Amino acid sequence: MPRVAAYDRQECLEKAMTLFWEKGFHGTSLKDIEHTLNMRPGSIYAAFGNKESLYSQALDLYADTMGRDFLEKLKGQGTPIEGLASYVRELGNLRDTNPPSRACMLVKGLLETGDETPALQKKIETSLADMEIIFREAFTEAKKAGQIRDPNYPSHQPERLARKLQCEVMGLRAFAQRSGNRQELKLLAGDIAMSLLSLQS
Amino acid sequence: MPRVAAYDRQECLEKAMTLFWEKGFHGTSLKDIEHTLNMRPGSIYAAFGNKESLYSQALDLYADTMGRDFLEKLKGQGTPIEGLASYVRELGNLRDTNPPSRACMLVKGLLETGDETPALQKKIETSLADMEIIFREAFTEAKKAGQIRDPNYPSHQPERLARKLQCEVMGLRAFAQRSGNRQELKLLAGDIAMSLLSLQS
DNA sequence: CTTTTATTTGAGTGATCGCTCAAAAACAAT
DNA sequence: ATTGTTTTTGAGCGATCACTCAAATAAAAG
Repeated sequence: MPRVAAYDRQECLEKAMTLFWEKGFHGTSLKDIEHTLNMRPGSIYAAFGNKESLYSQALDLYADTMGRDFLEKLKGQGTPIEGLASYVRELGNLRDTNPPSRACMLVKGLLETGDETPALQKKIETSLADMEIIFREAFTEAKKAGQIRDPNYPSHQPERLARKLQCEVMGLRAFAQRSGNRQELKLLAGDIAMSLLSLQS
Repeated sequence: MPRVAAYDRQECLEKAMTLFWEKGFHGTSLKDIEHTLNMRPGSIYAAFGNKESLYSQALDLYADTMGRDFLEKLKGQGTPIEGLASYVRELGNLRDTNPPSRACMLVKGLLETGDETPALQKKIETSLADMEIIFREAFTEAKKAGQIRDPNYPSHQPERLARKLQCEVMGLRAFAQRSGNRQELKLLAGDIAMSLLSLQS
């Protein structure tokens, strides 16, 4: 009986994610969204609710995509530590491709959302916490496999290593947002990756 | 003859800096500015130009203040490396005070400004580059004083150490923006500080 | 084809955006 | 006091903001 929707929901969310990732929440207007999704305001609101709700769904898509990509990369490597190092080293190539933004969308959101949008804040913090947990599990696995030297050294606890890694990844990707030359970024990523590898040597 | 201005320019800039630092460029409205500076739009525009110009001046004030505070802290310590480590460790206390934002205003600006405001982008990038140079000079000084082990190890070049430190500081302060507990942040800052100190042992 | 149900449209809402400018007010010099 | 210069005021500008809703449109079911 009913008319069927003309848009592809997932496709729209991907476009919205790209847009928000690049321009941020405040920096994206509904006009931008209308143009990018090729939808009129009524359809957008019927499909995704308001701007904040669409942004929230775009955040979910981003976190899921990033998490999945990361886990896939981890599996493709030898030891967990090597996987983490490989992941970090790959971040050094950010300037060679053209992502919507070299910085992490979650971090951009974390730094631009305030108390006026507590739901967004909570979602972002939860996603970042989830990512930290994934990092921690990789370190825990490495520890169980005896691949971390001085495993009783306090700084070598999986939780602390995970926190430091997330901090470095956040910093690396923020650094990558600068327009400095490619080689410097690669060296930086390499140095961070090496400090990871030195954990298991 | 002329009427004298009722406001204190420096005081206004400090208030504007605080406001922009907390809420970001896009997140701050002129109504916010009028209220914070207790000035009417005409006075604001006569004194500081438009919103972007005021933000730019607030950025300058931020960068100058941060740079001066940092150099002061450096001088108050023993070796340059110890100074850097002390600076980093102090960032672990960010949750104990109440700054406008725990994240760096320059990084917030870097992540939220786009090609529509190239002047802001350039200013932010320049300020970050200046900060990196200050870090590099500290490492160079440490190296000259023979306080860096394996000084010929490629990763131990002052430029690369400075880049890594800036990356870690950016990450640490972004991490600090999260609402996690105080102790975790202190541990993280401590771990980063320790990796600095391990350069000279 | 007609009916039913859902989707799409886009003109238009009030609110807020950054910003202007003529008039009023305030100080210093005469 | 009067004059001359500058600052402050705030009503209000056009543009844009996020958003709504009645009408038009389209597809499935009968």
